[in-house]
Amino acid sequence: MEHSAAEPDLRRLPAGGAGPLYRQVRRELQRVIEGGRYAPGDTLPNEGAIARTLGVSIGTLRRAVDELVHGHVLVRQQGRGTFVALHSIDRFLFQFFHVEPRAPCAPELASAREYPTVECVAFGRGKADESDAAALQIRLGDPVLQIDNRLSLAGRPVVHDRLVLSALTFRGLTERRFVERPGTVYALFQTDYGITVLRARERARATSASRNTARVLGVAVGLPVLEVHRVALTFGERPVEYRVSTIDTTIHDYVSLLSRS
Amino acid sequence: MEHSAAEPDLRRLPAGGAGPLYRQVRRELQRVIEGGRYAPGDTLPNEGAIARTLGVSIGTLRRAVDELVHGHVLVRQQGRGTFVALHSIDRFLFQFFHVEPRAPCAPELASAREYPTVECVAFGRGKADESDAAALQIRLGDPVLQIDNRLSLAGRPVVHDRLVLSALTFRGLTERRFVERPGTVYALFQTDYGITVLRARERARATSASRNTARVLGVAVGLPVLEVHRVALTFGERPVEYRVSTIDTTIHDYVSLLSRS
DNA sequence: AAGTGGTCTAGACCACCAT
DNA sequence: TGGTGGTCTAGACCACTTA
Repeated sequence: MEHSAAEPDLRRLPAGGAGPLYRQVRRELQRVIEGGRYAPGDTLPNEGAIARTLGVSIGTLRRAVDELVHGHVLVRQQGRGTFVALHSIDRFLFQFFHVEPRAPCAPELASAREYPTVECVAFGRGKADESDAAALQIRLGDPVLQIDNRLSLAGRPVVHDRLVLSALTFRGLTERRFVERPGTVYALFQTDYGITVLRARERARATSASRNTARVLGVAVGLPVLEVHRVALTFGERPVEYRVSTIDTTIHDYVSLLSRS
Repeated sequence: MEHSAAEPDLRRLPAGGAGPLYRQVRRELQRVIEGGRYAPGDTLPNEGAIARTLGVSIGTLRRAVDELVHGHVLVRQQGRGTFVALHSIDRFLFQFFHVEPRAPCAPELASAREYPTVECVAFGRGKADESDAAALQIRLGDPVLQIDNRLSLAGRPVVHDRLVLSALTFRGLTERRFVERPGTVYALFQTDYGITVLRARERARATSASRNTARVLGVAVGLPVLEVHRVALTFGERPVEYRVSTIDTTIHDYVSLLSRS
């Protein structure tokens, strides 16, 4: 995907900015990253150079970068440089995939986690219903893509994912392109559409397996299952994906994000 | 609860400490807080004074305090001082109570949240079974307190909590003292036992309402309900409480902690 | 050896709170 | 008015990576 036209480079900060200087610096960095001047995987100029360009001290620049690193927008590597974050499998596992084999709720550290096998079981187009529209902040009836995946761990189907995407945002996304993607879905968003998923909101509830879910997961209709509703967000809190995950928690758990360490 | 004997005050850091200086400073601050020299609610000396005492620069001290604020150990208030964190109702709601009325998974900010009404429906003593022992890191058969609570929102029973506590840690905790506590359970831990809950690990799964839960919540036996297992941790990752929450998600959701903002 | 980020310092000044 | 934390600066030195 190409970027419109202007890919604004870093600019010296204006004089009367609002709020603390390090926030203005952070906004300026975010601006050039969103604008595509530095794409995911790119190396930023070194800290001294950025600070000089923006006209701030290195300490202030570092404070802004700290925040962006914390928000998964940037990644620092000592001795190598600062990079725009990429959607690796590790990141997906760590930040967005919360299903693990059943284990006692003990204070030990999490065991080695496994990346799920993904199969696309349906790929269709439709119109946004009320929850789609609310979640994606689009209009009722706007065209959407509806994608159903089966996720398996150790060969056992565990999660039935229903993804809803705005067809206007993901123009030209076909089943073939979707199925043949090399990495995770969020890596596809990033490489093919320039959209970086930064974080997500999730709400969970218990329900009974529907006929469709029962078929996808190979369980009995009516089995108590966990239903997780997720909205994935990019810059500016813009919703990008609405996903309903139905999880067979017979021998797996949904692990809530740890609080601050 | 009294503290053993020594309540070590802040000390100048030794010369050959391990790791970055700001981590050593953080450990030293944590040590005097755990030791009871500064109790929850107390005001710490001002930053200049602490830095001078420890023999580090103010910037280094501030970095250590930043981390402790982030971990909910300290609270800063500009113009007033730095305080050892207290377990307020707000903190409980924000950090440990994740149930909300059903709502679309939309990117708006969370609505005003409500503190649940708590009733104690059973208070007993028993011996640790295997999951209790694993969660609390005690021995099988060690004495435990078993407490059952009903939590209601807007007058409707929503959560059945089963708390398991080590009777050795919470010596002298009686039903009466428990029921008559003024604030939250974690505030009781803090004021009566000097134990501050810093964070928790949670695992969720769907299951069917047991007879007991059905009775407590007033729902049908077999209704799909959400079961959340939590281990609450204090300093040094020490487990303090094992809690199984069974949630009626008919008109409520379990809201996962937001990712980094 | 040269370049990067990571740590630490010392001090100036600002914003907020109490009195 | 005086004390607190919050911001910002300028520079020294360390640790790590790459070539």
